[in-house]
Amino acid sequence: MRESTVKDRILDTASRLFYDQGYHVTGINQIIEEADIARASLYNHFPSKTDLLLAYLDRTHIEWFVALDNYLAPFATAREKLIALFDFRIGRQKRLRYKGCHFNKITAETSTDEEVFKRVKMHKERLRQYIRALVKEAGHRGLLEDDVLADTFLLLMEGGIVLGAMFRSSEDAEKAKRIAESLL
Amino acid sequence: MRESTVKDRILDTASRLFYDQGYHVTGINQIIEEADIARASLYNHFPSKTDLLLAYLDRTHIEWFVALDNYLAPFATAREKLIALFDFRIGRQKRLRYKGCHFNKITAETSTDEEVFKRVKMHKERLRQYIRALVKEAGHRGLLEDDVLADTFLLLMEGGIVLGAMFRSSEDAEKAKRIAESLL
DNA sequence: GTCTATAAAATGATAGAC
DNA sequence: GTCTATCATTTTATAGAC
Repeated sequence: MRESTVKDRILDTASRLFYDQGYHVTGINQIIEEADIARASLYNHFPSKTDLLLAYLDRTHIEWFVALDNYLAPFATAREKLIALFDFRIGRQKRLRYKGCHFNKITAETSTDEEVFKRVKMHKERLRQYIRALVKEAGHRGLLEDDVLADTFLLLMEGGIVLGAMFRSSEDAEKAKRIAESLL
Repeated sequence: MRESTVKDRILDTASRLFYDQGYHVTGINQIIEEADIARASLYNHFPSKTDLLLAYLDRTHIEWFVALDNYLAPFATAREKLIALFDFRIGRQKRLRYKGCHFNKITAETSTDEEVFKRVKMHKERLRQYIRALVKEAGHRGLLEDDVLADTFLLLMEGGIVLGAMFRSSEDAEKAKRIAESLL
């Protein structure tokens, strides 16, 4: 535990700044200053700023689904879990001050790095499958086919988060939730 | 016409780079080089890089709705226009190589500038009202209330575009269109 | 492994000639 | 209004002492 605290402090600080301010606008200088570590310590643990970015994305992906599993655990049925998934994202949206999805943010900032894209796709594809499994298990009014309904939920959800970032409000995500309920 | 070509070339080049690469990653140096103008000419027309960004957003907003009006003009009914609105965005998405919404991109890169936020909100709010007016005029199956249906369309649309940027595909926007059709 | 000091390049912006 | 030359900072990254 003790010996890894420097590396952790670097990644914690970088993650916070990458998300709050943006990746390109965050300089190595600010990271080492706020993490209170030496310049060369950063490069000892992370060969380049890009490596630090990839580590941030990897950890965010893992933590995201762990947090989701924990959040959904108390709910008994797949139907309840599906609605709770909207609440999960609305809660995060508020806590993170409407800055939106980590993976959307980095996509919007990055044009060429395939390693970044790979991680973004993996994250969203896993969410898509997660929703599909829940819809399949839930059963519903049959208004739409299973996979179409799952896609609808994903579209509504992502739309709600991205509009939330632009309006700095959860209104659209709350609407998305209500619409999802009415389709289930 | 002639005397404004320098200013136009600056804004054209900056717009292209801001969108393709990102705002913060695009330097003044690259803009003046690719626009083939002198450093001080840029600062003569635009007092700062931020002013150039705001000019880019203002022009994009105007051009966006002009292009939309032109695209929808041939369609007779509000119902057709609503579906065509999805096609409009899908067409742009493909032409712009799946880089997503200009206003989402700058939101994801900007954390503090209120002048930027103001323009983003204005753009999306106008789209929201645009859709509402069409839904009101279209009439529909009554599955959802008018404004709820309009919000659903906006959510589906934005979800489709943002997923399109992350997967570099129009699949999700196409799905959004089909779902919208089934709700109309 | 962590540190200080420094390098080489790029950043946004300005001065002053024409 | 456009130009060249230059400014002070800041950028990512490395060298070498401890």
